[in-house]
Amino acid sequence: MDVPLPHLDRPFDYLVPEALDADARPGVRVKVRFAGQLVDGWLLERAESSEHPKLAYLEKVVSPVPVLSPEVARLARAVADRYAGSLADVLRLAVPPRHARAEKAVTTDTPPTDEPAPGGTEPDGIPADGTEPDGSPADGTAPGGVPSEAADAGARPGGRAEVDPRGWRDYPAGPALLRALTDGRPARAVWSALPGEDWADRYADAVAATVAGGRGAVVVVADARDLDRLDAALTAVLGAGRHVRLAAADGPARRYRAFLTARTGGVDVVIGTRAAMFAPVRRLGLVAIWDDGDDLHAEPRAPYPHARDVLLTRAQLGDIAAVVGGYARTAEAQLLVETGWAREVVADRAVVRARTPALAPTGDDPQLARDPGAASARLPSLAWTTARDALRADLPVLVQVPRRGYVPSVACADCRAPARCPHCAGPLALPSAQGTPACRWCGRVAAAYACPECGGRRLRASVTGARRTAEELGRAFPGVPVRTSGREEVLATVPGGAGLVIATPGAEPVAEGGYGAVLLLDSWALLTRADLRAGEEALRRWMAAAALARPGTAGGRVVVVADGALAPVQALLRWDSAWFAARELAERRELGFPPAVRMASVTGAAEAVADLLAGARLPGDAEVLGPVPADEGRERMLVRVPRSRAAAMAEALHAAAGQRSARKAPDPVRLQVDPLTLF
DNA sequence: ATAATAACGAGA
DNA sequence: CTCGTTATTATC
Repeated sequence: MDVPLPHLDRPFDYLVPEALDADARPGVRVKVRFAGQLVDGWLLERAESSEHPKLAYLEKVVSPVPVLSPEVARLARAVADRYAGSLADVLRLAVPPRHARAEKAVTTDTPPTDEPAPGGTEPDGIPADGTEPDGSPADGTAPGGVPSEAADAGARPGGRAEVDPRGWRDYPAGPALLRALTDGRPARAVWSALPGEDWADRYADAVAATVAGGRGAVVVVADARDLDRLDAALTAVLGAGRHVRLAAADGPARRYRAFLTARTGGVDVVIGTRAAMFAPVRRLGLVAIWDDGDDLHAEPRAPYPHARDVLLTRAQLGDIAAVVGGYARTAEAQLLVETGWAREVVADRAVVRARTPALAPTGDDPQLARDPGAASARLPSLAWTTARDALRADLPVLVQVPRRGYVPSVACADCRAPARCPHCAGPLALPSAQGTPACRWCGRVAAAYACPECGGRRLRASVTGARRTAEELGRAFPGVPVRTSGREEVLATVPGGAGLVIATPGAEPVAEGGYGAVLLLDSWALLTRADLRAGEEALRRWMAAAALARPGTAGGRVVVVADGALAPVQALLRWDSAWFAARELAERRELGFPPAVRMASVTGAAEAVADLLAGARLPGDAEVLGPVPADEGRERMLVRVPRSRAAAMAEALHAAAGQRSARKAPDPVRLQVDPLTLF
């Protein structure tokens, strides 16, 4: 039933009229009369009999195309359960809105089939309670790691094409991973890409290996630029027409068309942004995600599932291989490694050293900024000389600056301590260039601000946007072409010669032959954010930019304007995000934060939040934290349970939301399991 | 949303 | 004790 009310999150039985019998197959969209009105719904299964005494008739089959495959239906239920949400909400994300014309175009050729996966036990292979895809196998469930070379040798079933591991040879476990994919074994890998790695080519290889074994694949990336890159790499490896791209940004018609092409078995490979995480693929053998730390992978619509978790759930449910890859490793990926659910695929240290650019920190000391040659208040001298040398060698230079407005707060112009509201300690912001600073939390104007650290009375914007940086640098290096890549216009590539490229994180173009220098500016703005993931996020962004530099042996240099003693900076300098992720995860264990525990946030009007929590039969060891003020007068409570109680907590919260909606409680409450931000 | 149903209270 | 009204609850 396509209604968002949590208390109606269960199947309802209807009679099928003779006329609709042929079309009324599992997976089709239907219309039924429900509580007196026509509502949309999904036909989940046909049955001979019903417990319910008086049944109504199905009103209409919207389209005979069974757009919801059994595998995706099962996945959607599991995702709804994990996120304390309703099946209907998940299905809205999983199946794109129908587009009649696209449907006509696609379904004239091939009807959809629901062949069981080879060797699998569709559709009843649901693992018994106890295994969490993203962690702790509760009992002694065998982890699906990457098989070792030895165990793998000669164990391949009959004469399948072997795929050249190409760049995967740089990682000791790489070739075995590809063989496992070809053999249809459910290998699980956490991949740390080398600097300079062409990740799209590696994913294309992994997909090709899977396809060579007769299975399909789903690959999810964060944004359109990454998708274009993967698209090109796959076309080069598989040829045209073997895959489709699925992204909301491509428009409703193309999206639905791609969806149907996959659903009807026209292709076995789907790549896309997070909308593709639910893509129906026949004989699915591999799910993969690139850069799982990117917050674009978190779905902003209820029940707010994360692409990584959806794909891992999918892998778990269907004995499907999974690859979680990135230049930087998230705490969540680290948990997969530490629980043994996945094996890490990393290069040897010697190879890492050979590929890494020369990395150096430089203090963001205002004194350095007065370097007369720099001609810019923001460029420390090491950064300036590094850029100058690269330009002299006719190599491009990348400058990464935080997105404007990313941290719209202001800081003391003298000591750079973040300016905080004297009343509530909230962050101050400048409404306009000349305006007086005001608190973003309580709205009070701080007219006579004095820095509590140093007594300074002058304020400065904490982050300058890419455009202003471009202007400043253009003056510092006259005669050098300056390009910008950011929100409005994202460049995919830049030519190899001398030139400055100013980019915001995530929009860094790839340079032909690699950058001679990469400057990471304003890093303190990233690191001083009051966010659990600030360090992880800073490292992720730095590594993504630094990975575009040439190796140190070929003259590539990276300067990060930050204190070299800080852990994220250390991790960058050593190119060791596994170390940082392990440290991060250990810290979260200590503090009791995800992913070491499972958390849920309950947001809404204070009474509504209290009402929901009062009605929730939470597991005994659940802790309730808060309240924390949220925006617009609402408040937020956090519920924390050990990972082994995650399912029980989600169930209890969903049930409590159901009780509230059943008695038509007025104020809505938002439930979020493992929300991206906790504060 | 809406209809069936349970709960309640006033007047006979 | 019954009728009319109002809260409650299920909705195939």
